Amino acid sequence: MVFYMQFRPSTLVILRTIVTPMKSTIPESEMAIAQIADNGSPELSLHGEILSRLRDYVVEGNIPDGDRVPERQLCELFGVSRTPLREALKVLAAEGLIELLPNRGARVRQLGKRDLEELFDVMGGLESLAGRLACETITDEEIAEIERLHYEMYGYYLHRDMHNYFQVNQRIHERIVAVSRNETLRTIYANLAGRIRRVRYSANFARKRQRWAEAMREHEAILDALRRRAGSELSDTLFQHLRNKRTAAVEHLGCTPEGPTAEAVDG
Amino acid sequence: MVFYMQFRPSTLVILRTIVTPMKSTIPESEMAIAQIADNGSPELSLHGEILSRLRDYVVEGNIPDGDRVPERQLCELFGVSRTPLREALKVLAAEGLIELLPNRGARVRQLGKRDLEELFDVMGGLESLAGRLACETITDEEIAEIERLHYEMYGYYLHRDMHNYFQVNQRIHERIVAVSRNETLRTIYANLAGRIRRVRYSANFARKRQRWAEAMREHEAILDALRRRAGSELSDTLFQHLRNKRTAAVEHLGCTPEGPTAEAVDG
DNA sequence: ATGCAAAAAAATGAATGCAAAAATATGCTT
DNA sequence: AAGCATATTTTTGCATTCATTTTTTTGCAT
Repeated sequence: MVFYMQFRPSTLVILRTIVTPMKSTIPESEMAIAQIADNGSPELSLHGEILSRLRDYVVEGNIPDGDRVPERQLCELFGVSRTPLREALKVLAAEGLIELLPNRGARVRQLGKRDLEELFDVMGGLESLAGRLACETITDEEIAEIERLHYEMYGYYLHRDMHNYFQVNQRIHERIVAVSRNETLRTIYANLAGRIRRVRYSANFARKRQRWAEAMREHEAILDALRRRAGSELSDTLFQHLRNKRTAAVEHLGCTPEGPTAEAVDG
Repeated sequence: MVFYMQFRPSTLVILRTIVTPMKSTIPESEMAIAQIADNGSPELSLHGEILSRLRDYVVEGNIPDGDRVPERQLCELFGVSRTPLREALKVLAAEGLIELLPNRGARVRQLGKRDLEELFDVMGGLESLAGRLACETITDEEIAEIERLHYEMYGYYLHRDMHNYFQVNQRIHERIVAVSRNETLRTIYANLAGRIRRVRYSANFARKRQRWAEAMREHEAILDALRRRAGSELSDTLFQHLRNKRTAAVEHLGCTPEGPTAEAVDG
């Protein structure tokens, strides 16, 4: 007996991995699968796929803050049954991206003022740690690379190119975390960064000229401490830098006040 | 209308929560649920229940390091079907307590030398952050409480009472994290603490007399900086303290070398 | 015996099914 | 018509089922 016609998802997984290299003969009825295959990483389990995709989906803001997560719809969108999707929901809840309501599914976690303050502070603590660790082992080449990024960013600052400034700024912070040579730290940092990605971005755009100049000076100090491999000084400087970012972000949030408390109270 | 006799699992959840009113540790991911459910019925989901119990089960070392997690056995042990248990497994994998092997279930994650170093450093970074934040808002009463714990611990040190010393020591560190008034930090800290709980404990028992005295002096310095609310100084001191703990722990691990690399290679 | 291949058994991953709970719609009473 | 209670639909949580993969056992040849 042959079941080739029975296009169960698990069968498709195999097809996918075989087909992926050529990437051209994917059946038209499996669009969802095609999307998955597109994502270059060779994810093995459907659970991992869905987790990754759902996380992106939420982080990118496809579901409004505080809204319920439409389980069934997402199943259709991703072309999977509820089981792997629900597994992903539990993980995202553990990550703090969504909340689970008893017998009421999940909803996108709404970040209030306090949540943001806490997140920025923890990010600050982690970058602070990263800087300290980086000073222990960073090579001249790595410092040179961060210097290059720094001056590239300075160029964008001079040209008032906010978008590219933001991009390079992010890369500098990521590099510092990377050269700390601590994978555990990197994972946790990436997780938190995901949670505040949207806010961070918009907060940056709302930056006042004043704050921008200040941030540049702070980055000078960061680079300086890094060059001298002054661990605790860099630690302090990075934390203060993030503290100031926090202030800017929370101020910006003040314009569009979205507090989770309002919803929590009515229940 | 009353359906008490209909013992479906979901009904049992309620009964169970009534029977076990004092949960030792509310899992961080369930905080929101606990809060929400608090107004009215304190009903936890089966998922949360199993997650919490399975986490404890693994942390307490009921499964040898690197061993496969026996899915079916655990289902019988906890009296649930595979669905909620598997959901818990995914979450624990995300927390880093276990690893998922494609088509081969899960196994308890084995912490090698490098993993421990990284974990201790991140713990150090988080405590360092906690100390810094604590200095911003800590009250005299809170300092007094930590002082009390400190002198209690000192007493155990003088009596060479390792067990109680360890307990109070833990509580001091937890208090510092608590008074940082950052729930996000507290959650992440608790998560990491869980991962290294066993190692940390045994490492502490293996402590050399020399290291013990050193640790006491470090704690003096910590308390001193806290009294003066010297944020960055406390930050440095706490990190160095954890760095020294790391050294002690890794040295101890050297006696019983259990590296995950050995297993990873054979596959 | 020892090593390998095939078959049986067990375990895994994911879909489906089903009862309880929530959300929504409908029908009553005032 | 407004308010409330009941019926219907939808959603949710978990158990069960099923195809696939891995592991173990069995049989066979060397």
